[in-house]
Amino acid sequence: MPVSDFYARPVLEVARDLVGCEVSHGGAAGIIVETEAYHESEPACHAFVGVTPRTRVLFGPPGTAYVYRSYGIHALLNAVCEEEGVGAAVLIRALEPTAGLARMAERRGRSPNAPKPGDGPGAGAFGTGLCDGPGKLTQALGIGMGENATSLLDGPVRIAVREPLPVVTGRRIGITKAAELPWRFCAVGNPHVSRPWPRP
DNA sequence: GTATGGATCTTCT
DNA sequence: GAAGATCCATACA
Repeated sequence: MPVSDFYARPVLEVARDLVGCEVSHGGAAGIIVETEAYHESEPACHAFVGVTPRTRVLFGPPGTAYVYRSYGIHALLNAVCEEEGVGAAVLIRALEPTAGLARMAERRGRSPNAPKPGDGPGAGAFGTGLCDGPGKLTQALGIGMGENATSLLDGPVRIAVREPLPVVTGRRIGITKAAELPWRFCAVGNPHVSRPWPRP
């Protein structure tokens, strides 16, 4: 399957298959371990309101990066999916750092191996705390609004398609609308996810 | 360990 | 002018 067709599929499939792929930008890279799917048919998606100057990227060609600022502080990275004209995207929520950890730590302004509360036995992996959140990973990779609407195939931000990892599904995080949809995908047993798991 | 509030900016009403 | 797909420090139990 051509890489360009990878994103031209139902957003739930792409969200699942992106877990295990590698994102790289700004001299750093990491494996995707957590994603969330968003689709114009449900109100939590920015595309729900239709095409606006802001959301037109979501309706654009699949394989495009949609970057937006959340709470005035954090940039969040999405991969546009489905056919052009359909508003859908996958939010990248967490990475397992694989390259450029020193750059990440520098941009994040903290130790590359800072432990986080709740880390269990098995969770002492190098790099936890650097990319375990949607706002954190963009900061660690140096991604900002300047990367909005750029291609994930040949633009500054690249996603290398890899063999998908086993995932578990659950509810999305931090939203108030359509929060009950099980559209979050986490790599099984990975310590780099943003939260261990939502309660049932 | 859980709870709360502040930082700070783009977009739409 | 208000809301929002967040993170972190701080306060309290």
